[in-house]
Amino acid sequence: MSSRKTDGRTRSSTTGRHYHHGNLRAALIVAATAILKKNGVGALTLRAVARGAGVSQTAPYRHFKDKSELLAALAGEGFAGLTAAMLAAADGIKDPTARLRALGRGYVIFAVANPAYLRLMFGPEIPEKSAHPELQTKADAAYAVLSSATKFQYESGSVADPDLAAVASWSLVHGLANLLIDGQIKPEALEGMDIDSFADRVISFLAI
Amino acid sequence: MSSRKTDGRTRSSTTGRHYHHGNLRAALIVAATAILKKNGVGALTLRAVARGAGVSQTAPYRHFKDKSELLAALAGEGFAGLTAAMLAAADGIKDPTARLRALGRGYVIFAVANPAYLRLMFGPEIPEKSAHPELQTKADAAYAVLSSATKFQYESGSVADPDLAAVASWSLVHGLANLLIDGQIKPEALEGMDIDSFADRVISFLAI
DNA sequence: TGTACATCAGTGAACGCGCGTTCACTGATGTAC
DNA sequence: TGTACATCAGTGAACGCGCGTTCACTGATGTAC
Repeated sequence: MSSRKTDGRTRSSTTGRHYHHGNLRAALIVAATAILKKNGVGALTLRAVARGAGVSQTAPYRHFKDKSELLAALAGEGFAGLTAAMLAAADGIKDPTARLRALGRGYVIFAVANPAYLRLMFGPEIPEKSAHPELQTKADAAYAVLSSATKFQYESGSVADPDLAAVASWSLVHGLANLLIDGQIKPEALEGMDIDSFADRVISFLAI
Repeated sequence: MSSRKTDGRTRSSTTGRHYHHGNLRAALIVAATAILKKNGVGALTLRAVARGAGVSQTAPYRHFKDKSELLAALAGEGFAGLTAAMLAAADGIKDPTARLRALGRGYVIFAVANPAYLRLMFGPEIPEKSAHPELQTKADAAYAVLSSATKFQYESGSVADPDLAAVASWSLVHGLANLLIDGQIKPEALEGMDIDSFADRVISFLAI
């Protein structure tokens, strides 16, 4: 709890401080994540986040200009998590097409585990990603995971148009993910499979 | 404007009456659609709908039990529109695979023309479709358009598992539609194509 | 080391707002006799 | 045909609520001398 003056100067403006709370910014993100998971994006109010962090409702304004800035930070976390989930699912898989399929599986798994995150990341709550450079960067990074995989396919000769392949793959897994989290795919369609296996079947059916 | 007593008895409880307004229920749906198109699902409040129909804010309660019932009716209109758009795009196309692709094109075209509708139809505003039987019926009807097309493919021997084909096709067009309306697909990716052509390219790339 | 001062993360009260919904009502329309 | 009555779609005021945000403030922490 002592002053950490030594590294204070080298930290970016987005990292926490240690005056009163310790690191309220991070605590607010944690609280917001909990609300998002538990009650969905509709319950995500600045006041509820402050409450969740055990702090007055005006405290968040020390760390976020307004609500949209907090939402953007949160969505950024979401894209980072999506990227991580894809990479984890494809870990060690070298064959280009098998890798792309594994990334897709990771995409669906993340979505099903974090439905409210997906809605926030892609929904209308954040009308313009470009207004939040860090968010845009993280979103681009997630897409780059997919598009670099189709580029591998292209280089190995298994695909003619890597950009088109990336958009098509993304559409497929994004659609499957959304239909699952919106409850559109009837449970019996899964025929007892877990999400992982079901996603694999759907992806394998269409993927080249 | 005179009393239309003659057909009054044969109309279902969901059709309008003719006492004061003429047909306020229909007018409310129209007003709600306008708000949805113009300002999105977040602006869709019961009071705004009443305002749009030029009626007091309590008048809608004569026609809808509560807000969720109006949303369900509206989403039902959306699914009917989606069904119509798919059928229109595939009109006259007999070859099973060509037909499925055309249906998919229709799906994407509807979504891009009615983004807020799609969000309402699939979003969290209506947590349980099954709580609104008419809505469920219309949603099922839209899906049946796709699944009957893959059944045709199956019968013509071009596909081995029609149910899986339906889910996969749905995922593909649903994902593409959502990415487009959420602004995730960069304009330059379209390479000057209109939505119709672009959707066709993406669908053709993956569809069997 | 001690003291005066500056900084700034948090507080608590208050603002104006729009929401969904309830309530008692009004008055036009429909109907029985 | 005329009249008394029943029905019911719409009104207008009001409710309690939670929201994002502003404001003047407090008090802990950091810093210059």
